[in-house]
Amino acid sequence: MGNSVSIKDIARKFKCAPSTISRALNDHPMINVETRKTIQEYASRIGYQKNTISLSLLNKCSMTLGVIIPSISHFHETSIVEGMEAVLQPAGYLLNICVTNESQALEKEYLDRLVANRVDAICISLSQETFDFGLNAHIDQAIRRSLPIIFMDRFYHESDVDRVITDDFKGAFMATEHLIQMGCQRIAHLHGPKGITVSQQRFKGYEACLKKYGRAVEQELVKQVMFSPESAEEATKNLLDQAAKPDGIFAVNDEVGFGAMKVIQERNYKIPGDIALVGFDDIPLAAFAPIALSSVSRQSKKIGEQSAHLFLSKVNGFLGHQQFTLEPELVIRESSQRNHFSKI
Amino acid sequence: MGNSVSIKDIARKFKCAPSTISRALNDHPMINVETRKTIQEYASRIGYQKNTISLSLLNKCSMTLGVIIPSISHFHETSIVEGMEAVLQPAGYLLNICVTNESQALEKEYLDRLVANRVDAICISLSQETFDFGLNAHIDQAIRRSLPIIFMDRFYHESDVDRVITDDFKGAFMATEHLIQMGCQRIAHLHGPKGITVSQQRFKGYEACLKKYGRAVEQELVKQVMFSPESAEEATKNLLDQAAKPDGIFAVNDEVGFGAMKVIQERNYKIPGDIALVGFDDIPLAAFAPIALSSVSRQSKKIGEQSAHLFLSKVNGFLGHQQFTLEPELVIRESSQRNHFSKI
DNA sequence: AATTCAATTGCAAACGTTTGCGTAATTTTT
DNA sequence: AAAAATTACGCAAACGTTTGCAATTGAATT
Repeated sequence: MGNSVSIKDIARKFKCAPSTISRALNDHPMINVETRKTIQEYASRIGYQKNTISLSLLNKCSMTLGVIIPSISHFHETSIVEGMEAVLQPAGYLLNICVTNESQALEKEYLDRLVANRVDAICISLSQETFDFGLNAHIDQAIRRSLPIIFMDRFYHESDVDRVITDDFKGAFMATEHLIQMGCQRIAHLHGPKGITVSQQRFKGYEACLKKYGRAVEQELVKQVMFSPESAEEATKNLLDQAAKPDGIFAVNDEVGFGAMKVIQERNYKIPGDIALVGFDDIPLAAFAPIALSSVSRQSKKIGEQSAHLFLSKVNGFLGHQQFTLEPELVIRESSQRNHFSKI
Repeated sequence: MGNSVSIKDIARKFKCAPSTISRALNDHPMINVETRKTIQEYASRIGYQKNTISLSLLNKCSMTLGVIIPSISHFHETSIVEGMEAVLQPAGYLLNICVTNESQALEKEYLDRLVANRVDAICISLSQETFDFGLNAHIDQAIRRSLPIIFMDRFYHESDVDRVITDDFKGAFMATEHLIQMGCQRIAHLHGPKGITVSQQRFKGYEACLKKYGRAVEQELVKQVMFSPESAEEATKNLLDQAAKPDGIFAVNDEVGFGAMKVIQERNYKIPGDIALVGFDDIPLAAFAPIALSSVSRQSKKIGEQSAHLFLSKVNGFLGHQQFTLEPELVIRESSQRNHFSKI
C-alpha cells in the first residue's frame, strides 16, 4: 500500500540521513547506543515494517520459492507443500504456489510470472500436458536462465537436473509382492490413466513383481481407470463380472482403491478374505475407512522437505545437480491382512 | 538470480537510453516502429524477462495476495486455494500461501513477512490460538496499516471488516432437520473440539433444530471428539455402549463421520436403517465411501472465489467493508436416506 | 530563410534500502 | 600541544523500471 512509512520518513522525523536509520534498525555496530534506542523505539511504536521489495531488488534475492504443481486437491500435493513449509519457514522463505490443473499453457504462464518475480528457485511437478507432448520449450528456457529448477515427481530429462522423486516402481512391486505373500493367485491391477508417469511406473512394478514370481500379466486383470470414483467402480465391476475373478487387487491409488472396495462390498465379497486390496498414496482416510485400506506411502511430505533442502543447498552455493529417490513404504492394514500366509 | 539481463544491458547493446528500451517493450505509441521491432526481437531472442520487483517498488503494488491458513491438509482449505487461483490467475496475481498449523506465533510471523513483502492484501483464516486466546494484537496492527485484510471462516470482529464465511449454523440445522425428517428419534452429535468456531456453530445449529422440533439436547448424546480417527471411533463406541442408543448421528465433519461409520459397521448395525449418519464438509470421499456419506457442503471453493473477488474489488478502489455469508448445501446420500419418512 | 510542428529519443527522478567511503567531532596517544 | 586514533554520522551509488519533461532532429509551413 502507498501509505506505509519508510526509512526516509523516519529520517526526516529525526533530521538525519536514511543510512543512520538503517544502521540503527539493523543493529549496526557503528551507531550510537542512544541513537539506536531512540530510533528503534520510535520505529516499533509507529509499526515500521521493512520493505523487503527494495531488498530483493538490491540483493537480487527475493527469499521466495516458486512452487508449480498440477493440482492441490490431493493429499500428495498438500503434503509436499507442508513439507516445504516446515523446512522453509524457519529459513525465512515464502512460497509462491501455482496450480496448473495439468495445463501446459498455465504452467508456461506461471513459470514466466515467477521468473518475472525473481523467485530464488522453482520447484515444479510438470503438468501432464507438458509431460505427454514433450512441450518443454518453456522449461528449457527457464533452465538456461540458470534459475535453479527442482523437479518433483515427474522428471524432465534423465540427468543434469535437480530432482526429488519417489520410487513408484518399487512401491508397486512391494504392494504386489505383499498380495502374493498373502496368498493371492490372481492379482488384478487398476491401472491409472495412460500417459501419466505414476500410472506407468506402478504398472511396471506390478508387472515386474508378477514376473519375478513366474506369473504373467493377464490382460483381463488389468483395467484402466481415471482418477475418479465412477471410473474405478465401473472397472471393478468389469473385473468382478469376469468368469475368473481376481482374489487380489492392486489399485493405482487409494481413491481408486476405495471405489473398488465399494463395489466389492456391494457384491458381498469379503475383504480381504475373498479379495485382498492394496492402494497407493496412504491418504489419511485409508487408515480410517470401514475396512482399513493397505497402502503404499510415497512419503509425500518428505518429497517436500527434501526438495526444500535441495533448494537451500543451492542457495548456499552448492553447484552440482542432486537427484533423490525416496523409498516407498508399504503400510499393511485390514484390507490385505489375511490370517493364512502363502507358502511361497 | 544475478545474471539476468536488464533493460540497461539492452540499452548498452543498442547504445540508447533505458527509457527507449522500456517504451519499445511496452508498445509505447511514441516510438519508432523499426526501433520497436528490432528491440522486441532482440529481447525475445535473448529471453529478456521484465523484473517485476522493480515495478512493485515503483508502483507500490506487488500483484501478490497473501494467504494465511491454519492448515492445508484438508479438502476445505485446498478448495479455498483452488477457488482463489481460479479467479486470481486470469487477473495476473500470484499467491503467497502460509500455513500456520493453528499457531498464533507462526501466524504473527507470517503476517509480518507478508507485510514486509508488501502483498496487496491478505486473506486469512485465523489460527485457533489467535481465536481462542484473543491474541489479536498482530491482526489489529495489520488492520491499522490499512492493508486490506479479508477474513475467511473464522472472523475477527463483529463488524467493520471484510469477511467471507459459510453459515455453519444453518448447515448443522439442515443436517439435523434432515435426520428428523428421516424419522430419527434420538439424534446424537459428535461435537468438534471445544473452542473451535465451527464446532460451536455446528452444535448451536444442532441444538436450535432440536429445539424447533420440541426436543432437548441430551447430554449423553453429545460426545466431544478431536478431528482424529481414534477420537471419533472412541466417542462412537461410547455412544453405542449406552442403553439408549442413537438412531441418527450428526458428525461435526466427514472424517469424524467416517470414524463413526467404521464403529457402527463393526457392531453390525445397519446404516442408515439402524443409525442414519450425516457428516459435514462434503469431502470427495464422502460420495465415494462404501456407504456414501450424506454431508453438508460448505462451498469451500466458493469461499476462495468470493474472497478473491472481494480482494479485486478492493484493489479496484471499493472502499466500504463487505461481508458475505455463503449458504451451505445438504447433500443427501445413502448413509441417511431412509425409505420411510417421518410423519412430522 | 525563418518559423512552426511533429516525431523520436534522452535525462533524471522516483520507489526503499544498504553500504563503502568520506568527514567531522571527539578522545587518546606521543 | 600536536598527531593519531576512534566514534558516529552523512553522501551517494546501486538494484530495474517507468514517465514527465526537455532536447534533438528533420520536415513542413510561412
